Amino acid sequence: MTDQAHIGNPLIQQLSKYGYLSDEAVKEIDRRTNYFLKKKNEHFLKEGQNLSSYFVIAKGIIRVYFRRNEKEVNAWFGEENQIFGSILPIYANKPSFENIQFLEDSEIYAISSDDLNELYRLYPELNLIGRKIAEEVCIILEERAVSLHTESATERYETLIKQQPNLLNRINLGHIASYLGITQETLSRIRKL
Amino acid sequence: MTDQAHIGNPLIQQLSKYGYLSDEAVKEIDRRTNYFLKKKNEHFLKEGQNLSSYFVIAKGIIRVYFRRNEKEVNAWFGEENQIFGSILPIYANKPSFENIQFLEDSEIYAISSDDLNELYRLYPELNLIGRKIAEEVCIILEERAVSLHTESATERYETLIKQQPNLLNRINLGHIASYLGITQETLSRIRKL
DNA sequence: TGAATTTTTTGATGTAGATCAAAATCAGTT
DNA sequence: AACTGATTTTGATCTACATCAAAAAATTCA
Repeated sequence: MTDQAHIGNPLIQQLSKYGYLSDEAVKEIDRRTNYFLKKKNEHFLKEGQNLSSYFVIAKGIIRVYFRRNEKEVNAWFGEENQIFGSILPIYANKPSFENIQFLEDSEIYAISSDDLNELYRLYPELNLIGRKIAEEVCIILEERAVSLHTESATERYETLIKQQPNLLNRINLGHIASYLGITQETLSRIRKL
Repeated sequence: MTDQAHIGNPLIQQLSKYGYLSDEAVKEIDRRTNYFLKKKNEHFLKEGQNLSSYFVIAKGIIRVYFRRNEKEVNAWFGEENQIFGSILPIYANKPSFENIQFLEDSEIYAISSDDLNELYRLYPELNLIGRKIAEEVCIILEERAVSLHTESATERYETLIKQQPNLLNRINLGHIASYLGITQETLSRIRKL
């Protein structure tokens, strides 16, 4: 880790949820972990870059959005103690169409794809963890697709607040409406019911 | 493989696209591969089961659907020479909410989750392949979510025929409309434009 | 504290796609 | 070829949500 002041690397904590990490692997991951302090509204990633990382938010909240017909569309929100990354750069080594922006002053711990791939080579045991993470992402994305495929706006709203109930306290309704694929006005009306 | 007549296991062909398979691993996978001949309209998997497999269609076509408000909704279609599976049973060991049905007389090669997990244990190298497959599934699911999130019915139709152009020759429009999240009537009107 | 800015709500109207009903076309079987 | 059932199209009407405009409420900050 670049800054020795940060004991207890949260990235390692998250990774070890998925499978066994040897002491050496832990040491190597820690050595390659970068710590960032970001202000509200700063970006971690902008579209077109394929600077890619897995990262964990120690404190703060992010939105991931992309541009479609001159508008920003929110793809998802990330809170503390989950592992994240932008799929296309990490999994396909292609530039991201997504942007990642902090919505509060935030602290994150990240490891770059290049370092990660090096670690997969050095510690093949990590492939199991990498597999489990990707499998979990599949489950989340499938749920999201089903929600968008079959639910009404009202149902999608209910699904969201069931999954991430504290989001409403941290993010404005415009951002949430965009995630749901509806306008701010419609969301306001849904909430009045 | 249960039936020695089937030389050149297509499951192994597909798996080896993602990474290196040792000779022993190949032999063990082959030994655990099951071959099925299925008639049109038969099911491979019904909701509630967690009989789970990765499988490859050697010949034929499938639809994967689930029930929502008394109706069947098509989640996706599978054609020859891709590797498939139902996410929830394989990745979370939970019963499927999906059904898998053959839309033509079909031949498939499958390996069960239990055998697969055993093989992950015996040949850890397989975790890399498993990781790559799950990562590819993530990319496909993310694309699908973006399409459902931001595209009009017409755009979703165009996206589908770009991705699976021969689907139109093999599957009726009712099934395609259901995949797109619109009614058959609306699809008919879109196609007249 | 109050002016400026951002966020949320309310109202009037427009539209993509749904629903219901029925006709037309196609495919399979004898 | 003709009967049967499935698939696709067409038409009339309805509805969920969008758009545009503006007011109201909340938040930020000098």
